[in-house]
Amino acid sequence: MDNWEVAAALERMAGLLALKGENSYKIKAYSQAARQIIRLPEPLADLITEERLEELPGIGQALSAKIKELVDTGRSSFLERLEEEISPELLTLLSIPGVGYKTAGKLVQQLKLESLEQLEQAAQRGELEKLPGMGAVLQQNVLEFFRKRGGEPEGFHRGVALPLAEQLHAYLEQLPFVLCSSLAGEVRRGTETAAEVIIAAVLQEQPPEALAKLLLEIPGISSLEHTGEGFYLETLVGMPVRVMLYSAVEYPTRLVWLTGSPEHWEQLQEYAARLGFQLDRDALVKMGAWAALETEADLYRTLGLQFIPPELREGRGEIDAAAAGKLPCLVELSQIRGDLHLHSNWSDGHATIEEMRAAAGLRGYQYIAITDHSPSLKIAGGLSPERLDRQGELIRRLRQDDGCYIFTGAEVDIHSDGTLDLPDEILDELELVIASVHSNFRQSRSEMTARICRAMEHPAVDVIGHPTGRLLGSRGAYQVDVERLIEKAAETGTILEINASPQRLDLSEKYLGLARRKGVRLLVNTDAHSTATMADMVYGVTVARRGWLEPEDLLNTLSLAQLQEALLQKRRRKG
DNA sequence: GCCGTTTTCGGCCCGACTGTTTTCAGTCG
Repeated sequence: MDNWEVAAALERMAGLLALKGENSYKIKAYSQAARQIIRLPEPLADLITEERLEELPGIGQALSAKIKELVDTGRSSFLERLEEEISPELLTLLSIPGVGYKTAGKLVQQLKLESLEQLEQAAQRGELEKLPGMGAVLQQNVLEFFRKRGGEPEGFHRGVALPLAEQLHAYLEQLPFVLCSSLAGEVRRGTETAAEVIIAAVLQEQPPEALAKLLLEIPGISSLEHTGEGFYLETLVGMPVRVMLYSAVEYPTRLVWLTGSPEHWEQLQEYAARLGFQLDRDALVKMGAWAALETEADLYRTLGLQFIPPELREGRGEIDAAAAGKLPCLVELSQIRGDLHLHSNWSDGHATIEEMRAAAGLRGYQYIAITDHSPSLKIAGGLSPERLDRQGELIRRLRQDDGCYIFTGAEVDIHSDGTLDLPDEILDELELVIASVHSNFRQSRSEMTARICRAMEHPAVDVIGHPTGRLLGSRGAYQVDVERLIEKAAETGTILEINASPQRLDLSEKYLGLARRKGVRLLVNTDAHSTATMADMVYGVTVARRGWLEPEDLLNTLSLAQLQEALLQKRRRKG
């Protein structure tokens, strides 16, 4: 079982313990262990064989035993017991604004909740505000939460969905009797969240039962159910998986249908019909004759279309573009030459600057920027001007070694009034300044918009970090006029960040078209706090691809010299 | 649950904010 799965299981334990009303420090211990594991640069299995697990801070006897069970067997008797006591769907409570571990625990205990529905009903009956320590605001938050959800299933963000999908897909690929297979559905299209993992496969003369037996042996798969077209799997991390089995003949059309989106499929059917084809899930037919298709690419080619990358299949004009041969040449991960939003252990990162640079080298980067927090973010150990100076000296010294170039920088807080958290003379000396909002999220839309616009006017500000502040599944964006921010960015030459952290994906894809049309420069950054999370770059690139971006649209596809020149120009223009 | 002792129990990154209180607990970065 991989690190991320163990971390997800521990996070689930923390949540369930909270709902049980357990001691908050115990809960924190589980949650901290999970976060510790996510940023671990090596597999837990290695730590276990070398008996180094308990050397990790925050992991003692009890946690190490649970982690060992997870890694060795892919299951956890402790987690299974918890899930019997407390319905896992109640974990959703923790996503309600203003509801933390304590309040969630109190709600479950005092209302004796067994389902989310019961909570919604209790809120509608006005029972919440009568509970001790709770009031009308909380009740309103709960009602609002259910109204927004509209009964839609909560999606899993790509940090969970993609590793799970890739792991299962890789497993299928190496089985001798699996002729071909592919990810499908939302995970393949790269949507921000996905409700389930879908994999399509073709088996060679093998009864599905043989596959079912093997799937059940994979650690992390807790149950399997036969469905009409394949299997439905439940996983330890809670994300459902569908494995769909098709014949080789129907596979190409099935894969396009299964990948979606529904809008893309529908438009493709209409387009095919205009050419005299009938496109169905199991075949492409013209005048009674089946088109011979071996792959998905054959299908698009037969229809006279360029191959449409899954990320573009949203029914947003991709079919017309493909017919005209005008699909964008989408940016690829391999074209990214550096990561310009990284934290080190000088603030709340977990690796040294040297370690971050070494990890960047392994990724083939030419440059990175160390952008630690500014003083007012106390919990993150924000850097005082003096420490920032010392950090700059170290970075300049490190530059004398080989390895990728390190930009000096900072992620400076934008105060409520739009002023910055470091003095001008300090900011002027830094090579890359990211300005971000980390406090007072509840300003009005006009205040927040003015606040960020003012920061953009500052001559030293190069980039606005995670421009809307959202955290997928746990916190919505702050109230802000993003269209106005984009205009202001164009006006001032400020770069907007596409934060690649799977919890953020901020800016989101929906704004990228506008940003591109306005000529705003964009940057994909991971905001990594460890060497391991530098790998999040792939999620940001997917966002860029879904936003139809080409390599030239992203500054961090430039060579070091080009990037330095671009930053210099920007400062001249502003200064 | 972890940790580090003034070693077997008591504290646990800090501080602003806010909603529920009437002096403070919980949330959020």
